[in-house]
Amino acid sequence: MPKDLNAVKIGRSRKRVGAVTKESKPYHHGALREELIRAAVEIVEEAGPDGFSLRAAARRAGVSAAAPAHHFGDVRGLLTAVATVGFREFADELEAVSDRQATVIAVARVYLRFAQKRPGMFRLMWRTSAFHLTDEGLYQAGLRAFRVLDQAVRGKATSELVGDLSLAPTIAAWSMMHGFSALAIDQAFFADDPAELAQLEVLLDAVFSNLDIAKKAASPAPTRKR
Amino acid sequence: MPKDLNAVKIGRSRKRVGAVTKESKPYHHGALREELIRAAVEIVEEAGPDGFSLRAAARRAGVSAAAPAHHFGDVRGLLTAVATVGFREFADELEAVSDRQATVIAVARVYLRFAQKRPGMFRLMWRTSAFHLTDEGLYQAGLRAFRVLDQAVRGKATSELVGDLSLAPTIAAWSMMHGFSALAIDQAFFADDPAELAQLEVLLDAVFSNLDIAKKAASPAPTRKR
DNA sequence: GTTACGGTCTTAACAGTGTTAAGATTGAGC
DNA sequence: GCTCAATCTTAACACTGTTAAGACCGTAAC
Repeated sequence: MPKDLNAVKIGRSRKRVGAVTKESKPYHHGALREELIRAAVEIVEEAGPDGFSLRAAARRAGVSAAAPAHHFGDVRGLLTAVATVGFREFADELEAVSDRQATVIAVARVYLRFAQKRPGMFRLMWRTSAFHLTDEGLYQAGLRAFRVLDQAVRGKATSELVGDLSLAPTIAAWSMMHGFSALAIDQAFFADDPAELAQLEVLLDAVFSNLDIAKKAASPAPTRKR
Repeated sequence: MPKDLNAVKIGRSRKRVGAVTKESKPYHHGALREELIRAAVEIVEEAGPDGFSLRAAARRAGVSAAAPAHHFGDVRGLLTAVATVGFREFADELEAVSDRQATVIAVARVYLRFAQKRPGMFRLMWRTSAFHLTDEGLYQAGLRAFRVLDQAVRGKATSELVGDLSLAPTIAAWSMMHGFSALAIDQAFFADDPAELAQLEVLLDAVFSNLDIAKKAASPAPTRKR
């Protein structure tokens, strides 16, 4: 096996943990977990959850097909990490707009825009059978997003997501913006209208004018705990 | 090949188109298209769109893996037929409740109940990348369902689904019930509440009390064209 | 400084998937 | 009775996720 020996020589001579040159291929990647997540996020954004495959992610990261198993167990483990990334960035965008304008309609616009710009990620985030829904990091990221919405609707944010009827107004707004966004990227509206993207925001505003809460004045900017 | 000859003999002797006994296995199925759809519907109901496979449907129908290709082209063709069945039965239920009580909240309850009782079918119906969205039968069935909703909200029904802002109230109600149902079966509410199913209808009512249109009095029962 | 250990990754194999080409079967029309 | 076209099977292809066995190699113990 001269090929293997050669690869080992090269790997050993250049190997430095955390500082590996691109052309060398050391046996140990060093930061494979992060790179696999990065590769998986890319694929999900490009091709959606259905176009994703564990082997394709491994190929993009430059490792064998069996490599991901050690870090994530199975494909659901990796997709859990991907969905967590998605929810974190989702919460980031919601918090960003909330700092400027804490209204329901402003939150709804961000919600829709996220779904429009990153439909693959958006679809994965709500395909709860594709990852581990009980993951703690995932739950925390989702809760962060929900708190922004709850703040915009009720003027205060819950500490936990429990079956409380006082959350009904928030869930009403959530259902409306989620349903609208999901239906929009699934081509339910404007079956053959090309100028769809621009019209959707106009339609969103018209839709939310039918929601009681959206008509209220904007609540004062909250002091959010990070 | 004595096995084949035997099978042929039996098949030939008992063969009658449209009246084939269960134990005989004639080369030509006779009604394979319908049986494949039936088998595929079963699998989707049991395991959802992700648990579905073309080969499993073929096995359940008792034919080879390549048999479906002739009738449906590819897997998306078969799933188009399945989704069409789903939308037809969905429209049936909506029309049934509409004949008794043509209110938005009544429609919303049927919407939620369909998603709860048949989550696999519901998920397929809105996974528009899994089938041919442009299929005519599918579109007509979807339009039938939309008309019921439009009638309940505006008191009249559109002939076509176009980008018309006058449809905003209907789309508002649609978005809300769709988002609520989708989030509900995706475990977004009551993360760990066991008595979830019963509570969901209560929550649904509370949620829809935030919608302008839902507060109006019920419109008179429409005379629907079939 | 050598050695043993354990985490990391590869190779190889397995059963399963959708799709396709080539061929077998057979009902129906001439 | 023959031919034809529709229907279905067999076989193969490339792909998938998962697993077991083993190769590599940093690190910690001695």
